[in-house]
Amino acid sequence: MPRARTTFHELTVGQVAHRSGVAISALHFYERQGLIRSTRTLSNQRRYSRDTLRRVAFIRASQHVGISLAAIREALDQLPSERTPTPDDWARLSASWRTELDARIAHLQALRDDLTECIGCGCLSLRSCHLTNPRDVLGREGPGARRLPQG
Amino acid sequence: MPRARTTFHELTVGQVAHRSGVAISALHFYERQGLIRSTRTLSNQRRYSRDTLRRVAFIRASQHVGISLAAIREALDQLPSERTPTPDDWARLSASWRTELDARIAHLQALRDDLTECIGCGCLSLRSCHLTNPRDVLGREGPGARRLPQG
DNA sequence: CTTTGACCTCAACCTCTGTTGAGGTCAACT
DNA sequence: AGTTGACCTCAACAGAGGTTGAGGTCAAAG
Repeated sequence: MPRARTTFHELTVGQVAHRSGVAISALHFYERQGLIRSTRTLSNQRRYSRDTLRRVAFIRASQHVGISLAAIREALDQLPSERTPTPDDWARLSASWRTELDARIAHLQALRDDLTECIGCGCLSLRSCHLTNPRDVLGREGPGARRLPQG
Repeated sequence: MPRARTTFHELTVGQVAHRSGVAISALHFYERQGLIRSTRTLSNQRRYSRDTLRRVAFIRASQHVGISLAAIREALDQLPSERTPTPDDWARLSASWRTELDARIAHLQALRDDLTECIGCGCLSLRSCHLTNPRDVLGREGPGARRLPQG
């Protein structure tokens, strides 16, 4: 059984897939989309630096709350590309994400409360109700394919 | 300019589209998917009962927090089909939805807190971290197209 | 009676987030 | 030398959630 050789700081695509729980095809896809990067060996195999695990975890966590890959890429683009991100870099990133998450939480809470109040009381078909026009955001959705809330 | 005639309790597809802020094509689509229903006039035009506005509002609100149409349809299937849903019917529905929303809110809050703690401290690449394996739900995502959290 | 606008159907297309498969390379082990 | 397993590329397909367009019907207004 051939073993992939990696230096201490490099991971093969299989290793990243295994440790992150993400399929290899998804990692290839993320790379095509510019969310992660790799170097290549002489025989053209991908090698990832260890902070890729962190990026992938960040991607999955963000996706999990309904943020698009495009938005995630924009966030990740704030990380320095010339050097390995420091804990500080990540902290800044997570701080900006926190704002986003706070907004989403607030939105969900408002929705939950509206739902309980509004649906029960019968106002759901009226334009004044938050549910029929919540935060000016529902119902504005223009043409184009349906999108999940991007913040 | 021809005006669509409707009885007091019936709405044309254009009226529903206008009042709900949803495109006509989307209403057709929802109907194909079994989320709303219509009767037909003699000339084959759709007519919607007024509670359709409520259904559509419910659909959009639910979608907006990332719930799939399939899950929404299941929820709506709990409403009586033989009669117009009463406020009580809606209240029951919203109560069950509230549980779902509570869970999502809790999840988001956990994620937000993990993100702030975890990314900053550098544990993000470790398997013990909630973010890399949050609530046993991230990283388990099997094969198949990526899905948003369906609760 | 023609025009206009709202409606109908059906098929094709779109984006997003990937997966699957065919065909090929490379290094290690037997 | 042959086999094995991990890796590579590229193209095609999947499923969710719709939109767009072609071609046609119907009823009211001019």
